[in-house]
Amino acid sequence: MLLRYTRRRAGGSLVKTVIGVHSRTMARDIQERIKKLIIDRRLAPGAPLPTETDLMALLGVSRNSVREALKALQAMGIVEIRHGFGTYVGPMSMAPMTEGLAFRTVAGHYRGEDSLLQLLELREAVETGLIARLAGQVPAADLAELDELVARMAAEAADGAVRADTDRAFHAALYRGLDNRLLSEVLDAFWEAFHRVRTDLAGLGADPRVTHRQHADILAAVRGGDAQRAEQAVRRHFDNIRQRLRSSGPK
Amino acid sequence: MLLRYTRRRAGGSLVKTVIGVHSRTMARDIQERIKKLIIDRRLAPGAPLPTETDLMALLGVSRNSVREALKALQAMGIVEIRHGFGTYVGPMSMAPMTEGLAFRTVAGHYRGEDSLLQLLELREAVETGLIARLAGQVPAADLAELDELVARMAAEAADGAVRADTDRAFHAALYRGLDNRLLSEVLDAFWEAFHRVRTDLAGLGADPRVTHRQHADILAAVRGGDAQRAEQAVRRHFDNIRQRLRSSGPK
DNA sequence: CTAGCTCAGTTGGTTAGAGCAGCTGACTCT
DNA sequence: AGAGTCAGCTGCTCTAACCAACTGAGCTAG
Repeated sequence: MLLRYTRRRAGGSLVKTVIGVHSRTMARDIQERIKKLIIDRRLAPGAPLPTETDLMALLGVSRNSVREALKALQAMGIVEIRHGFGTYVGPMSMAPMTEGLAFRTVAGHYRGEDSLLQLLELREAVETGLIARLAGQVPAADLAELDELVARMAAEAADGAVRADTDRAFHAALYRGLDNRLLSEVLDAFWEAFHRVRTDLAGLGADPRVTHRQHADILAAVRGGDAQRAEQAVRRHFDNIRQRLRSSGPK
Repeated sequence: MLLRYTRRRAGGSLVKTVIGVHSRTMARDIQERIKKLIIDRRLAPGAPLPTETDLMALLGVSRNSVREALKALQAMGIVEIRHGFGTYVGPMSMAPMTEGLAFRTVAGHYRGEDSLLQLLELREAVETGLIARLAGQVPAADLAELDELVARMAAEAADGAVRADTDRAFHAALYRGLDNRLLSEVLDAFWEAFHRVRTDLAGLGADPRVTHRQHADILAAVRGGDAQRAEQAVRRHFDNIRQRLRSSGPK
């Protein structure tokens, strides 16, 4: 693959040059080969991978190259490395996405973008879009769990602040009804990225009683099968968070 | 952080051991420090980072460790490395997520899971959830672009097959109206992951005329401001893809 | 017999130094 | 001026050695 670009000479004239984009780097190749190995051998998450020494022999490259490839795969959650123990197929969770999103948001924030708000609005767009289909469709078991979580919020609100875990569990339990594990993981990743960045940058601080009441509203609407009311309740919830974000403000 | 687990002794009795989960690895530390460097210096995507040699001196670690950290950051899209030129702040796009999702899906598929279907249903859930809010709200400029894309689909359908790019551009232009760059990127990442895995595993093959007509339906409904019809049109579109998936089948 | 310790062996982590490979910018030649 | 050359950056790969974490089996004391 070739790429064309111009550069300025000393005289001031422009010259076109063709440069290779290559990227045909060893570590990159090795990554692909290890991925292929996982697929070809049908290795499940948790299954052991060859040792670094074995991989050197198997792939015919040096230890450094093997390690660089493994580090990259580790960053993607594809492998898991345990010192003194071995290398294993990773959990393939959405954790790396959370990581990437969080960093992107923090970096953007410090450069003056409203990236945190954008992340919140991503969540709002997706969750309000999904809630309507959930109204009246939530399994009884999940409703019971949601009841318990709302009760816990009430108790925690009385103590001063709703725990982050409780909020997270509520959102997780709510969308579990859509019966798509991948979707649940993605939503949870969004939640965690937002939460991490928010506590890092803006400090927390919503009125816990408002938080409790809004979750109770969402649950009631969903249980009642009223799609429109459910959507409004979710939107109000996000409005509340947004307002808190704006007031604690661009710092 | 400590983790407890059991192991079986030769004699058959069980022993509890406490092992450190550590992960207090050098490369991991360095990753954090480089991230911090990007944030502290407010470096924008494309900005140059210190050379490997500079980083060695700056962080007081060996070259290998610096490189392993950079490889990991590269895998997350946080830095971009160009051989013989330098290291730069990466685009922070959703490309790594696409990569991870695609691999996860392929690996799951070969292990007998219906991961590709799950990915499709993730897209379906999110897109059908969003489309209602779009009905009647798409800017005129986007509508014009969508018209052109549908026309192009018609032309391509006559030639035998709708190009993947065209389909992708349609979905991108459609949700652009939600005015959230992050959301657009996420949806595009889902699209690309699905498309990559699908062509790899199942081969393509939808009836191009059906594809064209369904996109035209979606556009018409959105233009007409009919939220319910728009949602149905999107759902039908995904139903079609799902059917094709099932027929080309679990192989 | 059991609980607990020790230690050799395996596996990943880190460092160092050398040489290879790609790109730039200035210099030189025509 | 335009085109080719090359010194000097930058990242890439390899080798070799040693450090650090964990396992499993054997040993010791009770």
